[in-house]
Amino acid sequence: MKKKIIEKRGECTTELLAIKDAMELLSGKWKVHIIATLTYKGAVRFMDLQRHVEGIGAKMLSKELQDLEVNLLIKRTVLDTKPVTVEYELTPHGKTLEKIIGEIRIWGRSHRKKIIERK
Amino acid sequence: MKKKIIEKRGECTTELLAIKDAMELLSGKWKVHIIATLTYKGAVRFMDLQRHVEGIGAKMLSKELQDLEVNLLIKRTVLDTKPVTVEYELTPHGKTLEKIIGEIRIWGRSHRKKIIERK
DNA sequence: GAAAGTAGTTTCCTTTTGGGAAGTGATTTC
DNA sequence: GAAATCACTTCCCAAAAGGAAACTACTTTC
Repeated sequence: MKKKIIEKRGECTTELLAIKDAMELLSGKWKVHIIATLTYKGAVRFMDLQRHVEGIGAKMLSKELQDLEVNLLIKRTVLDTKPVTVEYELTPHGKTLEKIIGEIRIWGRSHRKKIIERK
Repeated sequence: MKKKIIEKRGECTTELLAIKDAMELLSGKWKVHIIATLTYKGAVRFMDLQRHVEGIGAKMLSKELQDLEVNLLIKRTVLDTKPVTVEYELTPHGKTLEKIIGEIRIWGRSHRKKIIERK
């Protein structure tokens, strides 16, 4: 006989939606790296960002910055200099990521140790 | 005249390596979702996991679980039941992710609010 | 013996992500 | 006037991620 499985979920779903939302923003090769750099350095120009985020190309950097901007995490400011320069910095809302980035950094460090000592 | 830009980095690099390590593990559509489910539910069988992680297919689930296992985050246990069943659960090391998952959840919730009220 | 449940693997396909090279247009420097 | 800098964009391609369906192999239930 088939047993009917009636599961209680409910309270999980909205929590998992929140996680999904956050991970959509943070997943990928560059976003967290860029945000971490802006956290360290404050306002940074495009070319300087490219120099600090090792390995990223102009196309990727441009795309990622647009992504972060529409999600209200960074602010783009065009400066009226001789060759125009553009500065990027975290918004107040972007700065609320500091905690999560901090936790990722701490955990990454301990995980690195763990994996190295296993070998 | 060309200006030589000599930059002080140094202490950043190892921190960014740690972030990179962590993000390689957590990036993607499913990993955090799976870990969060195991955090909530404890030991869970394959088919139950598939039911809880909405939308995931058997192939993806299998691949993601293998990934998490080789990184020492989950433990796979084959149970000697009539049709064999397999249980997955977080290792002690996997459980250290709780904090970071918690932060992601909290931030995701507040971000969700922010984005919704903007519209 | 047919059906269904266990835990996957395999094949084939589409979508997404990422990357290099070159181009743009304005301005400044040599 | 040639070269370089800034902040990109466009094009074209490769690799990775993700997914649907079928298949394996074994056991229990009808």
